[in-house]
Amino acid sequence: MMPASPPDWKKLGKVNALLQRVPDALRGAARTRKFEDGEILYRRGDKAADVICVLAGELLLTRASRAGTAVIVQRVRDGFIAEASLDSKSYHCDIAAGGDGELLAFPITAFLHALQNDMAFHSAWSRQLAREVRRLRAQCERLSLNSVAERICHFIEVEGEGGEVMLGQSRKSWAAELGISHEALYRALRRMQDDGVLVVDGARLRLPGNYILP
Amino acid sequence: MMPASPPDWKKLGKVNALLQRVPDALRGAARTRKFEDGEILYRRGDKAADVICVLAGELLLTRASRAGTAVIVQRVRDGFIAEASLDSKSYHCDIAAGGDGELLAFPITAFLHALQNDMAFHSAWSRQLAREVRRLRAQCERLSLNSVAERICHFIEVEGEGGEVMLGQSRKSWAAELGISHEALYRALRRMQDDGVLVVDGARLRLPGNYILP
DNA sequence: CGTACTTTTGAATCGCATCAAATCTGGTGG
DNA sequence: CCACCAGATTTGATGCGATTCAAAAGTACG
Repeated sequence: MMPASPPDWKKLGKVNALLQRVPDALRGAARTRKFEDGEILYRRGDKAADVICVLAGELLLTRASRAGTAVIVQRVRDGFIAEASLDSKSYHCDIAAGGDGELLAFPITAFLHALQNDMAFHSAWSRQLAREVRRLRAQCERLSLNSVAERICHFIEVEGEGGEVMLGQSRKSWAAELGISHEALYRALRRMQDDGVLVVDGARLRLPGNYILP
Repeated sequence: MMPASPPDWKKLGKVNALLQRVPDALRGAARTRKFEDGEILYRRGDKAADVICVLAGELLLTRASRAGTAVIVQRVRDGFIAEASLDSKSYHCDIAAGGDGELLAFPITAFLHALQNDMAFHSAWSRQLAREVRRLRAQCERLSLNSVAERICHFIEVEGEGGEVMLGQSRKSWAAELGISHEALYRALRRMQDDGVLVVDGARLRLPGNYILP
């Protein structure tokens, strides 16, 4: 297990806006920790000890399936994981590393204490959760579409502004977010450009609508 | 537009556990309202007036795409919709009815007031959001799987207990939740039974694992 | 300049969506 | 009680689109 150490709060605001709102008392209790690919950080059934924010890399919530293989329940990059552990006495899943990375761990008792005693922090926490719910519902809706082109359009319409979006990631990882193979994504982008449905300019994607909405 | 009326709180607890925790002051401000298929209840850009809980039927958050067709951003049954409107001055999407149903509307000012003044309610609200985040992350993970059988297994392993789950809905609507056609679901269930991977007993689905985990 | 990763294109295969239709089910009214 | 209807369930046939495997070309970085 990698060593835990106190975080550098100046850098953390860039990862997640909520981290700027963490009260001093809770900051003192938080610890950063690097992790390595495959490492299991917390185990199902263990007493829930920490609320975790992924700073770099990827964490997986997994369960052993009846067949013995691991079922990935959740996959989180750049955000909080296992928020639900605030509710329960123990973790419902294993928390494993999907690649090297770094996390920020808040002891649950300190976190709950901060929520109870700092109304501004509690409000920021609720708003953060509400935004996450909205983002995830849109993501589910997108993954329910059954063609690559539809998912691309949905992404641009919903995540972008005015039929235009700037990609903040490689196309390969975008393909993973869209739930498709990267080959299928490249081909669909090409076809859509040929059909004049899409304009690609580096990281900037635009759907040239035929009219402007009021 | 259908008339608004005061709710019957005795029945509401069954819809959503959070509704039991609504403080009296907020209860007095809430109104139920029936809606009809296709009706547009709130429009994008309107001043955000209500926090909405779907009691029956289905509500859609939609946006007009550049092509003029409606993009479904979110789809909600039996729960809160547009929680993010607590944050913003106006709605980011149209809110339309996907079929007949009924909603419960809380005026935003009264809702915010209740969150600020009733710590127990605020805590219940945060926990509700955290559970929703967990549920949605699992749903996204499931929709990212590319075979019907994998999605079925994921559902049973994650939503069920001990490799077993009781379906609370028709298979047709389950298929929609899994993001597949109902025909594909029926065929996969049949094939999995034939292969001995799955045992179906009415609404009870079981994955007969070869060993019991400790 | 070499290594690792992304981007891009090609070809083969397979699973799912789709359309069609039969059967089954529960509920309604005559 | 039966006729009837709407919706769910089930099976069949067909075509398309995505996955997969393979490989080349481009790009970032030390």
